[in-house]
Amino acid sequence: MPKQNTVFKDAYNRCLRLLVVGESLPSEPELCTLLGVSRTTVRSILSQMVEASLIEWNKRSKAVQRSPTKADFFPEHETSSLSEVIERTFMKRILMGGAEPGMQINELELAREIGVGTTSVREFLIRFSRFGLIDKRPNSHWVLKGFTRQFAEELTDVREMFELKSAVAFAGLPSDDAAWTELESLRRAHVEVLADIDRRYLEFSELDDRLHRLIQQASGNRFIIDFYDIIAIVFHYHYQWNKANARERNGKAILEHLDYIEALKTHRPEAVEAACRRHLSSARLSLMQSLSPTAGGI
Amino acid sequence: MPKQNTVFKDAYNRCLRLLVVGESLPSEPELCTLLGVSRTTVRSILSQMVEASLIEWNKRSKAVQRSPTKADFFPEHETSSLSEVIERTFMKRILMGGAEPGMQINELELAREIGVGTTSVREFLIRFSRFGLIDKRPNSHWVLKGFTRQFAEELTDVREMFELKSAVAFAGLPSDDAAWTELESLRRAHVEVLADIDRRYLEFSELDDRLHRLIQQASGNRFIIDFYDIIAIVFHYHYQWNKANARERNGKAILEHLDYIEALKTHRPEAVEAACRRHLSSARLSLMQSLSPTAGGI
DNA sequence: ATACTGCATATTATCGACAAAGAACATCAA
DNA sequence: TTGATGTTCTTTGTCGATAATATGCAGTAT
Repeated sequence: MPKQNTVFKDAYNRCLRLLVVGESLPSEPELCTLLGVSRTTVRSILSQMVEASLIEWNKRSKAVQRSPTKADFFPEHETSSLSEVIERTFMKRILMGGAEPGMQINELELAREIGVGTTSVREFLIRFSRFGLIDKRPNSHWVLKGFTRQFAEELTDVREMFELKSAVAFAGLPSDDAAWTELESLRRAHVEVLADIDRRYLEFSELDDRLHRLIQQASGNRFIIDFYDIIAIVFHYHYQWNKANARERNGKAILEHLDYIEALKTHRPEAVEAACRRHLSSARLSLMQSLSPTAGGI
Repeated sequence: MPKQNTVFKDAYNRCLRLLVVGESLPSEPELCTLLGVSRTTVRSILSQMVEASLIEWNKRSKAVQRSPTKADFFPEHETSSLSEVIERTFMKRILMGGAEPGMQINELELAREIGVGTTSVREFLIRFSRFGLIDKRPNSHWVLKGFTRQFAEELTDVREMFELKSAVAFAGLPSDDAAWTELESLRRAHVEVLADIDRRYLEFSELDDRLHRLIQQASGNRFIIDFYDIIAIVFHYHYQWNKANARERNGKAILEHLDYIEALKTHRPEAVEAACRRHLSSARLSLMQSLSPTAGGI
């Protein structure tokens, strides 16, 4: 099958949530912006909804006939794009399965294992190679460098360099910059989660991602901003499968974030730098501790 | 044609230079390491050389019959891999041709223009995207961000951060590290070129690449080392088509390099930092001046 | 025993093909 | 006249196929 229609299915599911019995759906172009897809896809969705007797569609009128039931939704796993599937499978293998440094990676084998064509796997590996975890031997296999302590150190070294620069730049933003309001709403979100930390500690990952991205943004430097993708993916998958002490770790980190945010608000470079250093070295320590003490792989 | 046999042709050409009439070529495995290809390719080469009456081949004996003539070589342009061809064509387009920021890039069109399949172009664009000059809109085109002053500034900002760190690390290398001997031989090469600068100023690019790579290496950080690829490709293509004041610029840069090298040899961080800063800000200035003063494109 | 050759097999790089998704243009309704 | 719809065309994402290249194994010469 030349192309999975995951864009269609995902948009269809999201469109189901817009249905309100008695009302009519908006115009096609409006649905396009709402769902973030092209008109072609919107029209496929509408046709499908007619088939399912969810709406009656006649030119401009798209009258909703009934509320969607659970059965109307496409199963979740059919809505993620091929590259997402490949990424998940691959990360699982190299972060969990015994993936020793030096191991060879075989495009064909990987493709067969995941059940996709080689092209998709190849493209994924090329994209993934910028994360510094694999190396290509042209005309031959890929070599896994492994998620080692060494890797974590190199990663966090650069991270600290970049984030210090970004944080200082952030502190220097004019007071009317939109980033400040975003920072304030993030601060509130932190406080909310902290108030119910025992039950909501898992929400920290998302806060972490949002805060750090917001800060990198202030650097105005695409290389710094892009580098954060590496941090994000590593932390995302690593902590997804490594939840030891998560409650404690996240609670501590939220407090550090709040300090960090306060420091930013002072606009004082020295204060920002100090708070930034504190948080980052604490993050580094957690990461290091979660890696097996001496061995290479995770 | 599923695969260009450029590996074969390139290795064949290089193998031609190993022929000495009267002698025998080494064993197959030895040729493999010598040429950097697999035994299969080596054996294809040997067969071809038999066809061309260049050698007589019988098991272990590969007696050279005659010296190769110009006509024995494959034309140079058939020896570069597809991705090299695509890279050159593409860089030419975006660094020379009127490539305004915001322009759309079309895989199919690019593929037709270069005369290759879409897959190769796609893979190239994915690999190239890490250089921060293009952005992908999934399910749609790529967007050219353009080789603008803004880009050059972001690039050199990170470069300076990284190289300062690397240079200081270099200064701290133990005296018996192999890097010091490499540095000394590089120094001599600089002096040699400088002595005949009027005729050899074009050799500076290679010296520049070698020196900076050697220094980044000392950081021991894959992200820093990999980042230099971006610098290298940008400088390589940019100055290849922009030779204004090259003699003067390169002469000056060689002197700065010599200072820089001396500073490294002192092992004193402050001296290194000062020389590094001097050279990098001078390099930044040259790059900026070679870009059109205000406009976006090159 | 070691290292090379001969042969068979596996993997990569590249292409063309095709459904899904996007984009362009003509037509039509308010 | 503006904006939505109907229609058509183009491009992307993915696959399978195939030559080029690499790799593994068995036999053979030193």
